[in-house]
Amino acid sequence: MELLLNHIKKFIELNDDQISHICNSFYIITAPKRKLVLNEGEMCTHLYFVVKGCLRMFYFDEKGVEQTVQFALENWWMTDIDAFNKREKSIFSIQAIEKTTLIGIRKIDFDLLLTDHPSLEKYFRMIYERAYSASLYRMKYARSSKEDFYYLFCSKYPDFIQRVPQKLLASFLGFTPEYLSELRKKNSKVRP
Amino acid sequence: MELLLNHIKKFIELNDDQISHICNSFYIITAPKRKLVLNEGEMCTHLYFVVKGCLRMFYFDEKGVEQTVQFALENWWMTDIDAFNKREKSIFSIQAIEKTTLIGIRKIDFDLLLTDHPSLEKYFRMIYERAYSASLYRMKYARSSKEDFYYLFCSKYPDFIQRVPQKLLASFLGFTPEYLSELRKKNSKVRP
DNA sequence: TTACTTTCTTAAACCAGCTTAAGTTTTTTA
DNA sequence: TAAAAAACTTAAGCTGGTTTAAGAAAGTAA
Repeated sequence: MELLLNHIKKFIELNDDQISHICNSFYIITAPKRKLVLNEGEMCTHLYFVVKGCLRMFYFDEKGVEQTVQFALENWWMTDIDAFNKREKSIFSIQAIEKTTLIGIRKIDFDLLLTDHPSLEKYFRMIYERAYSASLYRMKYARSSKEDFYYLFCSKYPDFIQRVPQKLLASFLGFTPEYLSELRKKNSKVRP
Repeated sequence: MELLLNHIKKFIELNDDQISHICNSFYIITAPKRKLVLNEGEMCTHLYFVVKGCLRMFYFDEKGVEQTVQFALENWWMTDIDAFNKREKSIFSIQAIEKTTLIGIRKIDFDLLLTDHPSLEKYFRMIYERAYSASLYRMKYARSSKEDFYYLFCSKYPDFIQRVPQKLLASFLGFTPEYLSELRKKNSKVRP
């Protein structure tokens, strides 16, 4: 819970009343590796904050192949927002890809929290700005050749590519595992 | 200005004080067709709201080809948020693709407005949630075959495809104008 | 109306990235 | 620690979408 509070404090100030309300609204969840935190087609009742570990959001395409849309590492929020807000069935699944510690909040409690403490709106406004901006940025770089996108991603997030299975990395970058394998081979010849 | 106020009122309530502060912070801009509202590489000092007309956001890829990232029709906001927030040079350009009426606000005034009227944070939190969600949604559909993406887009936004030049539509959907032409030809044989 | 510019179309040649299929290595489970 | 399952590699053949190039149509301006 400490980590969530610290993260919020990076953006806005919190008084004791707010801190206690936050602590009472969120609860801690531990998800083992591979655990599905949200299932495509189900109601999306929770918003999650990653304390430790890593989540991925994905869906099954028309051929039944899993397509990874985004990852959430420590200090990132994740949910199918549209489903969460509109109380609809989710179009994405969310899965822990490592043993992950989450802090979750139910939609009802989230709405209450924001109503009682409107100053938190600013925090979430900034969080969504950041998420939106990251998704535009990614859209931009995903349009270059897949090879370029891979090299850019490697140089930008070297730690991350160590941490996540190649299969998922390939699915996130938008290509097949076979092609990723080929790129790695090519690259290892250049810098052995 | 009326239209902006109405749009905000769809999400939150406004008192007279807020209304007058808003009216004093924003100003009206008219951009003729093709006018560049923001130039890649320049400081991005403004946030824009489209009252009438249409904007597009784009950049030049490594080959010098324009890539359209998104459009903003009536009642949508547009800016290079990252550049706007961090007071950095923009990585996107913004152009009016029709004669467009905008309402603009400078970064300084925007910050002041939100500080003086924190209840507006909620409005912008929701705006960015929506923008983020739309961009995820689009990412999902952009991964199917380009042909499918085109048909999906046509059936979802039939008015919009009438309104925007095919060249820009192709660039937005992520393929060449030549290929779009081919798809149209193919489609016109099916339903003449 | 004419000239100029931009957009759209057509078609053939080409290639980045996919598919398939089989083998190898690593991880998980019992 | 052995067997099963999952992840990764390799390579050949294939295809959706690009490139190139040239002409037709539609806008824009004078």
